Amino acid sequence: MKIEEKIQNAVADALQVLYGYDAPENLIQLQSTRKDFEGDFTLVVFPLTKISRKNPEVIATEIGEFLKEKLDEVYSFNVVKGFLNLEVDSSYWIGKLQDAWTCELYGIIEADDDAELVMVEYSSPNTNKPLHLGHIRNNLLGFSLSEILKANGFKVVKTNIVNDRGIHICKSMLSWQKWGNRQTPEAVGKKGDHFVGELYVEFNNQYKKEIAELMAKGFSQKEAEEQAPSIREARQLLLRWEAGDKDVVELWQTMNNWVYEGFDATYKKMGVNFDKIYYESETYLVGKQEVMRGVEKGIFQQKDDGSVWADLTDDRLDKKLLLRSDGTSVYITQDIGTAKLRFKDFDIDKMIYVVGNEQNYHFQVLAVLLDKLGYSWGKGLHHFSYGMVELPGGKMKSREGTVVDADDLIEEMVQVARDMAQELGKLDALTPDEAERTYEMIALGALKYFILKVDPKKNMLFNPEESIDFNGNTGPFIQYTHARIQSVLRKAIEKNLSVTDYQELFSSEISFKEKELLKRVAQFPAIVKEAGLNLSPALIANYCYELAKEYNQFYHNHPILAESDKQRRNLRLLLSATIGKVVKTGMGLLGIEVPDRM
RNA sequence: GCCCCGAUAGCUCAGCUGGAUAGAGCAACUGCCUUCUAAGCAGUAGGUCAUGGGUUCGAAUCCCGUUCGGGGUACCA
Repeated sequence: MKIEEKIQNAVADALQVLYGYDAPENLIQLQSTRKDFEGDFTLVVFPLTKISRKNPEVIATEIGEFLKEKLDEVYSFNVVKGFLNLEVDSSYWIGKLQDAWTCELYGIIEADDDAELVMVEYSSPNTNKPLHLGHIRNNLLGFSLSEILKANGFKVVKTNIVNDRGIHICKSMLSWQKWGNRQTPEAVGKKGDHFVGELYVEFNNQYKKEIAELMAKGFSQKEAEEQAPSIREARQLLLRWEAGDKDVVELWQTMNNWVYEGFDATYKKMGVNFDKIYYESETYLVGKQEVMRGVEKGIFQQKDDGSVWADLTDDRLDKKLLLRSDGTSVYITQDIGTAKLRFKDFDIDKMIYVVGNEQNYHFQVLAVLLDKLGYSWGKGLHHFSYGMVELPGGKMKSREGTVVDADDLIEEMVQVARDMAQELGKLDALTPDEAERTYEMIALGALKYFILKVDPKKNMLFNPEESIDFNGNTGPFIQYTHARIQSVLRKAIEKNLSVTDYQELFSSEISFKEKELLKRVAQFPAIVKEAGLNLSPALIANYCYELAKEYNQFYHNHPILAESDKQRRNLRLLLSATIGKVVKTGMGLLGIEVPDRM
């Protein structure tokens, strides 16, 4: 039984014995003691004043005496105002350290055969432009979330839905035909996704020009947007694509493959991956069928012009279009089809969509629609709604060229890491390949930590000038701490020091900071659990930072290898090794690697 | 208009289901490398937790109003 539960039970006994009162659980408020007070756990006694009719100090003292008497672990107590601070014997915490060190996968629960299966959808790019900072947040959150769920004993299937068809793709295709000189990415030496992205931008430039020309001739803006030749041609392409025109489909495949090659390179660099990829081109027809089935069942309505609608006003939502009057599908049609396929392919217990909060309404609607279509899992889908990444100038807009490109950003950060490491001269002993590998690790550590440490639900600001930092509350700070620990451990091995007898450690004298660290290590499994329940990588990130920070404080004024007292030295070694392990595991849950030297 | 979300130090962010004197980092200033990695450590300064009320023994946290900001409300995705 966990010590917290033990204390709680004992407090319940105390209330029974001392005041003859059966306390409901929520009246016993046990929390960990704030740093500025003596103790490990604190019982808030204010709520108990009503039942005993004594003043808080008296109650606290009486309960304190009771607990000290009854629980071996409770070593002493003190009372400050209405707070009963309990001090737990340090051997208890040292035992926890031993558990953490000897446990193969500390803090991790592995999935067993009847573990629930969670599918996590993330990334979900369009194939007409390269990935940008917004996708980075999405990818990092999706990947980390998956790791955290796995660590909580779930089976996880990571999935991606690629929006590979539609008018936007046709725009790029048309652009390639008309203004792209029929080049290839290889020929011009560009990454495929960037190559196609530029074609898309070119389309928009031409389109804008045409609109301006038409408006100069007296068309209204709306008419001009409708009538511009290039948009009409793009629509033609879409019709031909849907009709299965061989040339169009071939071009579409070729261009998408260019993009996929580019995406794969970016995914690889970011260290994210998928177990199963769905393509909209393979799911949208299923969606259409489902919608038509809904019409037959009478849950959706088809208007005279052929368009299909769902009336969701009873669910406090609006009327929603499901199929256009020309019979083509919209965004949500595709999501219906994809959902159906997924549940056919996998035995999904829980579906999580990692998609920005601008689509909150969309997912509310999707849940209701799936439910109406008769899928029991529809209402249970979870939209993991994360905030936007803003730039100092405001929101990123692809059309206005204010996006931060994913590849560029990563490359820039690697360069900063490289410059810094070379200036510090720390990696000179490594081979060029190893050094380069480390620069990347640090750069990505900085980027990933920067993004994952903030509460996913909130919008966040990324300032390219200032956000690239490697000092303070950053990924590299934590990575550095790990490298530092490994350095100590390497030296310990050189000196032939190792911890074999755990028993002798239990009587070690420990400092305040050491105890803080022991408690912090003992906390890790609970943090992983909480991160899983709250779906929050930020909790892991903040924990890792606190742990690293406290280790550095410890490191600064506690000799480890040079400690003359053998017991103390061994305890510090074990503490260091364990913290190194926890940091590595924790950062691993964020998808961040930690180097052994930096 | 209607619906959702947010506001904590100059800046970026923590602050768990209400608990003790609201915390970090960056930026500014000051110390610490002959000692296990200074991408570090220690210190100074910086706050009317947007604002007005309410609930409570106790509110940054819960409820209501106001102001400001963001998003949604498409035959775009």
